Amino acid sequence: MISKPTDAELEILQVLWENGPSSVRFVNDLLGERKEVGYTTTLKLMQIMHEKGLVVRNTDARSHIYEAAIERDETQRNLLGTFVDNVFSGSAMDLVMQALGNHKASKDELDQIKALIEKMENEG
Amino acid sequence: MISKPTDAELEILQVLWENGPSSVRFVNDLLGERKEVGYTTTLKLMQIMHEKGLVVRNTDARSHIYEAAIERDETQRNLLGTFVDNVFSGSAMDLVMQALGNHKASKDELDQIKALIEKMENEG
DNA sequence: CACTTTCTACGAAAATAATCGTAGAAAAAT
DNA sequence: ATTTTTCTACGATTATTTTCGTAGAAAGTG
Repeated sequence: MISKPTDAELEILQVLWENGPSSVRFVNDLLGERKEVGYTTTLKLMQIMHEKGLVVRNTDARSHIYEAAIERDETQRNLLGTFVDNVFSGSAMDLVMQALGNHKASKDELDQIKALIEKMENEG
Repeated sequence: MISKPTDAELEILQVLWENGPSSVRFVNDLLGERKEVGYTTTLKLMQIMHEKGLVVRNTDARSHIYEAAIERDETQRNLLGTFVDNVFSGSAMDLVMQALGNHKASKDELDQIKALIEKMENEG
């Protein structure tokens, strides 16, 4: 069983998911745009993630290339599950209502949701 | 500014939100139904939460009575915000779609959501 | 009145997460 | 060829969160 990524690990995973296989340098530069992070901090984190099996890496070149080893969707689903449990006492609907009510959604977004709801109604 | 509750603190807050003002004993008993927790562990946590301002307490009786000092809705909203940022790169709609798609919703729940969407469409 | 249980307070330890410094090898630059 | 930059590895430190042990006061019990 693969352990859940921590917050810092998640930031790195986001970069890998969005940019594909990347070097530590590349990841660190991207993170650095939003906040100060030491290079070795990022390196260490990515090494730990490798030990945990959260990423795989290619060590052929001197600069190792890391790649996410877990899927974005599935990870989001897992984290969402425990989040709903912790914060919304397990009620996914409470969360949806809160997220919707909280958010200024565009017409397109609302249409998307309506389409999904209709699909669910027809199936279920 | 009141700090964000940690996971363990959140578990305690859930109890307080759902049951109203409670003693440490009561909270600990409830938590104990789901997992082993030492009494002094819960006590210490609640004392810390008091220092942080997450709860208020009445110390008239020997057994102190604790009460949530932050609102459930607002807390959920705050936590949801950072969660969306961390896990869904800030896209609340991605989260909603994921949560909806993931969950077997009843007709009532779907109706509720549709009503909310229509309300949003009319207002926005 | 002894004896046991139930509290709080407090400090410290254990567990987890995040940050960083240094060393040494490899590559690049001058 | 020497110097500078760029990398990995590794250990140590710091910060945060969680857990627990002990002491002593208060309340309950026989």
